[in-house]
Amino acid sequence: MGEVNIKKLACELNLSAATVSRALRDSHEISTETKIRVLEMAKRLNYEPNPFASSLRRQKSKTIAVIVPEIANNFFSLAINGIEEVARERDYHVLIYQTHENREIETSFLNRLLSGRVDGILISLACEDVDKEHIEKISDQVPIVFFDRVDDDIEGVKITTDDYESAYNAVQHLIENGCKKIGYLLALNSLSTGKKRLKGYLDALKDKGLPDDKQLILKSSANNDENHTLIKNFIAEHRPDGILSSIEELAMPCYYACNELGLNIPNDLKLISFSNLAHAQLLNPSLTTINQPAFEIGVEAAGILFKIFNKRWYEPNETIILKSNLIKRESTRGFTII
Amino acid sequence: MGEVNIKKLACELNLSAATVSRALRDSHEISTETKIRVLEMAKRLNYEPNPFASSLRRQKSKTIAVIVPEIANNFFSLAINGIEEVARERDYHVLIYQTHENREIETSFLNRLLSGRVDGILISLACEDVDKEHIEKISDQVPIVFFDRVDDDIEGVKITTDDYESAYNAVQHLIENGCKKIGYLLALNSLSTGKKRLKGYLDALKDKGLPDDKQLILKSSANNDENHTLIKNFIAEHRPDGILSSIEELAMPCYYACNELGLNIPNDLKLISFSNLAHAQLLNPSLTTINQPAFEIGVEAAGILFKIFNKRWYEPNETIILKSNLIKRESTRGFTII
DNA sequence: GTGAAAGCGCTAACAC
DNA sequence: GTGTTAGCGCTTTCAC
Repeated sequence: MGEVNIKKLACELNLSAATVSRALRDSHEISTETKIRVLEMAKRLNYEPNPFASSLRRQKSKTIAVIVPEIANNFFSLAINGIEEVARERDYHVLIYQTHENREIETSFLNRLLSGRVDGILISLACEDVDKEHIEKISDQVPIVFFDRVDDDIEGVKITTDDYESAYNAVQHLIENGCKKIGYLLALNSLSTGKKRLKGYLDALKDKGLPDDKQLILKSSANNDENHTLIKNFIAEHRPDGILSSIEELAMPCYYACNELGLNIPNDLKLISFSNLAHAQLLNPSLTTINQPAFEIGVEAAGILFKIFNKRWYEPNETIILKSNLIKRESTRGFTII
Repeated sequence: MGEVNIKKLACELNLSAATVSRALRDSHEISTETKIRVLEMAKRLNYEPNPFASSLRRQKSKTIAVIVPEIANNFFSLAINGIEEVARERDYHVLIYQTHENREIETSFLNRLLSGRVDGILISLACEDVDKEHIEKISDQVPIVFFDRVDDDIEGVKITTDDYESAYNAVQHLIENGCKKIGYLLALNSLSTGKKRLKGYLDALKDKGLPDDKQLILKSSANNDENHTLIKNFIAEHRPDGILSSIEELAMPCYYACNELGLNIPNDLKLISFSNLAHAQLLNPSLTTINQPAFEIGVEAAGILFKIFNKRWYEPNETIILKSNLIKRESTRGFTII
């Protein structure tokens, strides 16, 4: 309901709407003098251009969409932070959608975004099996950049972290600190992200000569309460001396489970997790983490989307890999001789 | 770039665009038969209405804006989660903006939103002094609901928590557990939210007969690194035996500071903080928190905004207060006789 | 129950 | 350097 529109502005200045429009967009055709007059009047009347009229006419929205599984998540909220900052620099708007890991919701969002509402989409996929065809059809119509939760079977630009290496190094770290029976808390296994983490775990075991016992891989549930019980039973039954958790949400229940089972971290069980917890340092014991550069991923993903907008991106199927950080803390401390 | 528009749809069906439009919006003027035909064809052609044309014509956007200081924050990300869920139910879109506590950025966002881009705004204010006049002028033009970080001097609908009572009870809890010299880590003090927390602290001290030493109130900096030093020096110099932190961001440095100073929490210093940390339980020691119902605040705030849209809200200056939860943990445990 | 026509506010092609 | 005009895709009178 901006009261004042370009016509009124033009009228007030004894100019045509076209001239005002051009002046506002700093067109080279307009004299500096006129530009100044227009800008001043615009400011004086609190003129705000109607974005819908503009978008309708120009077929672009100055808006991008971010689709993530959850907003209230240390990783995603940081990534969104990065995205928002980049968008703000360019005067772009950011629409947020969360899928709650539900593929139907995700698909419905994507479909709605085919309307031209956004100039591009940044997406971190839900866990359920993805409809490759459908997503590729969408990415033909609107630029998409995938980040973190990606699927290599889908064509597209992707920003990930070094999931394989991170998991591999994590297991190696556990082994170096004395672990012989290392469990894996499995998540995201329908996505490349999860598959690579799992493969890193398995390969590290193999390379270090440890058996890869399928029993030691716990497939998590979508329900977090359930996971607590699952994990507790898993630890009680198999008594791993080390655990790599593929997501933060599965590491926390380990603390509770160990408490309940009377097990000591790290003495009875060493724990390491992919995590962006800001204060892993303050946990009891402090948690060894694989810290993903979440903010940077957001910045990078958004940056590439803008490059695509500006036709400065020529690699429609490139994957950019940022390095995660293994931060060693108490939860994986090796046995010390007393 | 939706390839197919209402005209093509109409053409395909041998109908006029007007009829199709009406059918799609389920107008009572249209026969059921026609509606079904239209809907089917729309689905078959993957028709997605152009939101800008519609918004331009109808003067509404089906979009709301959320303005917060930071996205990557346990409280705000949960609140946004709540907002997003409500918006999704109503097929509304959510634009996200973060101010980084900067008033100029906040003002600039608000001004840009005067364009009609959004039907309403949910805002949690930045800390710096607010321009009452300006914000009220904006809220005359577009509905605004304030949440959590509010300023009572500004007219408007507000959703907050019981900040005064929460702080009061927190201090009482500290006193009951033996504290005699209670410090306060001050933040948000330019906002009602912060003022009420401070007043709760002061009143509790007074009511319990403890002196209110101005020295024991530490005004935090905007810079978090600085806060670490500030807090460490504060604790070293004044040696409080209890601390109430008005925001989570100031409580964490207390842990680090105490470690560095060789002080034990809770024996040397009891700590309690406003916080929405999911795993306060797992900190070392576990942190006693005042837990705000962040998700519910988001739901409530969004709900009221939609009521305003539907003219079902008649209290332009009402404040709704949700209750926070004091969760007692190790960091405030009383002295026990050994 | 359906169609014709105008117009939301802006921009771009074309005039001059 | 500026004005005229048409039209983006949709919705809504107003006709019939």
